[in-house]
Amino acid sequence: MEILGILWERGASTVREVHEKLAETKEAGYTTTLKLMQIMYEKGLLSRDASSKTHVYAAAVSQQETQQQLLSKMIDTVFGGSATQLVMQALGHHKSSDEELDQIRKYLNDIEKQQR
Amino acid sequence: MEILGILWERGASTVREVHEKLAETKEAGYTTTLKLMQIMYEKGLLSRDASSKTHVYAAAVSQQETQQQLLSKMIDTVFGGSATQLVMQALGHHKSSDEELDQIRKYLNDIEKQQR
DNA sequence: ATTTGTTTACGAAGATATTCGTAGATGTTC
DNA sequence: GAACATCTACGAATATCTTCGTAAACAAAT
Repeated sequence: MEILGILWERGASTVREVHEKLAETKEAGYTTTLKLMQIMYEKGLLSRDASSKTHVYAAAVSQQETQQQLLSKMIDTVFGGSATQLVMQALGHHKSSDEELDQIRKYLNDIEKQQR
Repeated sequence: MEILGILWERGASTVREVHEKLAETKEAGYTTTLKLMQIMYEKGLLSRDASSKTHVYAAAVSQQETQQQLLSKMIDTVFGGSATQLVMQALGHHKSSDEELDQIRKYLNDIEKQQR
């Protein structure tokens, strides 16, 4: 997930670039990162351009869809299927700024409108 | 997680009871459920009363705390640290009733008040 | 008390995840 | 082009997960 996050943020990148970024928070050898990205490529999570010697990798799954999938799974397994429960839990324990709260309010209104 | 969910809902239960419940959605042998619960016990996720032959297990971690931990991890790894992002994503793709939306609005107001 | 059924304990087989060393290929520099 | 650095590919070691089969312990029923 962290690798995907880096690629979503940076766009297409080399193993070296991803590894450097990763090394800021994680402790891992270069070949470990390489192997991981190769496996992710085999699994279809990443795409790569191997035209030059140094391969360039990119995320092959969209951020939205991936977040959605993991979220759905978590709602089902951890929150007994209630998205509302998850939302309130998230709001309760991770402080958001007033701006963010407003942003969410706006979003709520949009949803309600759309549902009609 | 499903086992924990069942124990949170039912309260202390035997392996047999958990297994029956689990079997409604999952395909698994009885000893598989047993082993899993034993491992979870070893890891401190469950407690058990072994005074009678048929052991009685209970969740040893609270629902709140567990949900919180998993949520925090997901916010960090999947949503780049933004709880707001997760909330909006959850609201967008998992339809909630108007009542639930209102409930969330109320909750938002409470939070804002509390922050002052 | 012997049979029958339920439960736990043990261990093992296979699958997957995690990490990295080494070798060979490919560039780069002097 | 020889020496050096970088990158990929391969494979292997270890750990962890996942699933059960089997045996022993125990209880209930005949």
